[in-house]
Amino acid sequence: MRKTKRVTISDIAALAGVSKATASLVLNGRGKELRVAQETRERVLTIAQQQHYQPSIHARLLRENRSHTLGLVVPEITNYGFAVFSYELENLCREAGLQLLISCTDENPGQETVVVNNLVARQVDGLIVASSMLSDSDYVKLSEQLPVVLFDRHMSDTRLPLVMTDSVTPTAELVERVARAHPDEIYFLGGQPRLSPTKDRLEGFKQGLERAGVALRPEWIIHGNYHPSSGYEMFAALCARLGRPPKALFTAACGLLEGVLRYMSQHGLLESDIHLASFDDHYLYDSLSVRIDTVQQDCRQLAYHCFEMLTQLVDENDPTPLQRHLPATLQWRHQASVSS
Amino acid sequence: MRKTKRVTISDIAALAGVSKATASLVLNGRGKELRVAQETRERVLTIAQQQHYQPSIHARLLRENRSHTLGLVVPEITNYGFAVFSYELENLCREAGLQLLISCTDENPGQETVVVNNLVARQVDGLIVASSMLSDSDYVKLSEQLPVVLFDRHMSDTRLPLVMTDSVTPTAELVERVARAHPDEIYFLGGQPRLSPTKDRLEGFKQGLERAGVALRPEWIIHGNYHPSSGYEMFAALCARLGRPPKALFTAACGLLEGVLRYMSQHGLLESDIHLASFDDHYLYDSLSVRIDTVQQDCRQLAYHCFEMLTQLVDENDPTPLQRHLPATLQWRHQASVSS
DNA sequence: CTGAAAGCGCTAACAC
DNA sequence: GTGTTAGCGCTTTCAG
Repeated sequence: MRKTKRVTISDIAALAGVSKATASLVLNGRGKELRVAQETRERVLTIAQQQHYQPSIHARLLRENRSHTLGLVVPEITNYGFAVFSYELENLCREAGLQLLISCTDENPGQETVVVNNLVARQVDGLIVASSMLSDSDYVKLSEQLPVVLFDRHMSDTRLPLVMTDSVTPTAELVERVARAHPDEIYFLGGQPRLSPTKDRLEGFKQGLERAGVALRPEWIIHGNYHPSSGYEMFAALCARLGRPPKALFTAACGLLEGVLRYMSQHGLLESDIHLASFDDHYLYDSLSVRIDTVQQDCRQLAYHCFEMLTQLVDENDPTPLQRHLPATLQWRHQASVSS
Repeated sequence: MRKTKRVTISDIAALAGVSKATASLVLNGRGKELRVAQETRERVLTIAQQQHYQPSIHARLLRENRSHTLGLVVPEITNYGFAVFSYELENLCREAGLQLLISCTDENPGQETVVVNNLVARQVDGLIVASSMLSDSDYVKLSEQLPVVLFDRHMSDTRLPLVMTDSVTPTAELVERVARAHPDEIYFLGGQPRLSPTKDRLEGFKQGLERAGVALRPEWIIHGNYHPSSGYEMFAALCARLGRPPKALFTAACGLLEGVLRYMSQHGLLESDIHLASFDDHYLYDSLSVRIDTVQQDCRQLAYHCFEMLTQLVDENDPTPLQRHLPATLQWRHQASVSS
């Protein structure tokens, strides 16, 4: 099985008694306006059918200089937000006749370089990246070769195309409310302090405190990385230091919250009255015993804008604006207030 | 920008003053044993470097008849289990120099056909599929063209290569314990009754009751489909019928449980003492107020076996066995018992 | 209306 | 040691 020689356009041309050129025209539906005899067309078509002719995509792609393929680079596909994003993006691609190539970096810049090179070697037509890099320089260089759209994270003052959820404002709003309830103690657990999500959410955190009239204490701010284990450890250390869980806590990403929740469940803290807040939502949060207020991103819109912008760039148009900040939604679970 | 003509092997051959053939040998590292002069080799290599030579993958793939690409078809990448599976599989592929193409079907056989055709048109070297089809006939036919490995679900008595978590046994064990605690009332919420996961888990459910000495009541078994909304509706209808939530419930998949939990949270049922059990685990279940006993699949092993089997088939070997059933783990959350 | 031929970029026989 | 050449399967002028 499957040793069968590929049936090529020459084969069906021969069988139909026409030339490759004619066959090609017919098979690409351009037979009509290009004056191929009705009868010839039908003959070619039915023969192609019978022989289960499938054009070689590689031959075709070799001619055009496109792969009809887009690359997506995310830290973790197992992260619910990125999964939803990927799902939406894949649908958009499919509808547009593009194939999406998804690669994960594990938040590891080294691996990110590897997978990006991979995708470039595969000649993707464009790239959408949630980068774990500290600098955009690799992508600036890469942008000379092919269109690159960054999303979810940005490097300082990058001028590359970018799609982000605006996180400062909603974080500030969220934190303000929490801080009003717990003016004496509210902690911030962040990821890598130099990555933009952490920075922006910290900025929002500070603004929120300010608006609530709460003076920031330096020890409230704790940094780790985006792995759940880091969230676990930061929270464990914090509990150890305080001799009890903190009264209120904001985690800058759902991975961190995952670690915190794991610690809490292992230590019987799930019924405690710690006030949790976080960036990123998850459908299961509705069912948790601890109530968690969150900032929810609109992954669908995120995907839509990334796609739209990238395809524009691939087609050599200039989408505007080149950097887009989308609004987020707050999910209040602590009281029966308006879930805006 | 990016209008720059591609630099080909002819270019660098010309620049190095050698023939394409020599350049090709050198660039593929076969220069050494094939007696290309050390000096020539270096010259070619440095020129290639300077020119940022990148071989055209399409040209290469046109020659070999391989795409170095595997296709993965899953119902939903946003489903945590499939996300973990995809993640593991992608790693295995990357390490093997393969590119993974992921497509989602939304549990929709029509869309499944579309995405599979897509992948076949892309000339994937092999296909891994969690199918929503009722019959394996499409895949039996497809297997004549390229290797196909089914996973997670199987069609009745299919002889195609298959990797599954053994679900009957662990489900029976799980249900037995639940049934001993609630011999008078234990419901089964399933997906499409004709899909194998539903059937197997129902079989396990029945065996569990039997072992517990509980007589099955037909009204305990309720079927819908795998969408969370279906879980929601089945559960809502059940509550309406009973005038209260059921005492014990087993859901056949995590999507269904998602719907049930949504209903429960919306109706203030999360603190009720309903005994929940389900197939498929999620890390957040540890943090729920309702305790849920689950059957946890080993996605990593699942991915490993699919990959190993498929690559064997691609290389025209005969992996054995051709159908593999992997063990599951029970996660008890109702009491401090051994979490096996 | 249809065919011949060139060429996309690469590799592998086979010469020299 | 290195060059010549053919051919992977397709599309697209350009001639009939």
